[in-house]
Amino acid sequence: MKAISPGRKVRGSKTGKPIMALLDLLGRRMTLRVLWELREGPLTFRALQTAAATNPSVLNTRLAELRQAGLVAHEGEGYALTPLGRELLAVFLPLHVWADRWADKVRVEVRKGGA
Amino acid sequence: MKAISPGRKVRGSKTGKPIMALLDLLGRRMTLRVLWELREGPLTFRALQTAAATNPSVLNTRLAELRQAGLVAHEGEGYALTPLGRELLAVFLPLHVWADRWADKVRVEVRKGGA
DNA sequence: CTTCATGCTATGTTTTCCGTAGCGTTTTGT
DNA sequence: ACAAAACGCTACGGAAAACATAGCATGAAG
Repeated sequence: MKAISPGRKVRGSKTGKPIMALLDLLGRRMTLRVLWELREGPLTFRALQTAAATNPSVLNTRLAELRQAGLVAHEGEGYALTPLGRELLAVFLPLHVWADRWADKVRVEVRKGGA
Repeated sequence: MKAISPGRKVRGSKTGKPIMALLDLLGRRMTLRVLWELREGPLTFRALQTAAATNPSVLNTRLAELRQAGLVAHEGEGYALTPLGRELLAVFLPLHVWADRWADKVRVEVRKGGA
């Protein structure tokens, strides 16, 4: 397993700068989604699989990466965000609201330009 | 080309909820990176390719998606964030700072637990 | 009219992801 | 006690995405 952590070589960047490592991690399928699905509390492996609508192999890969990155941990109640993970997610929470406004905007744009 | 826009079917979610469409879009390789590289101003296709350390085919795919999503536009000076794109990026700007703190934290965690 | 930069396509290889089946273990129910 | 269910997770084959490189068409500049 190629661990993702700051300072290590990263897809698309040899510098290993933290921001690049982070963008690399977050740019993998289901990473953002998993963090998102954990926003309200811990989930079991299988619940997470259902919530994120993915398969065990990808999920397991992502969880391994997220655990190594210190963003997710596996305790008694299942998988949960670490304090660090909660910090990161906090940055994304505004996205929920923004996404709805985006939806309206883009619909409008499409109508203006489209058929 | 499978356009990404809110309300459409999305990888990993049939609901088409805006947030899911957004997470899908952002969870593709180089999407976040491209937005990030455009944070300081417009770049030409080739400059962007260099900055993001990617290849023309992926870059072109991402740019098409980002344009359809109304986040990036192609004008005289090259590719640039739209107002909407700048809004979205604004959400991510704190990541830069956060990533550095993350780097320190994770290094410490690794040292504590590791060899 | 050559040279250069631009935006982009084409092609083949490698990597990643997907979908399903299933294993070993622990909990739950009877 | 024992079957049934849920748990975390692995294996594997096929599909899709990404990577790397080459090259083309256009337009501006020398």
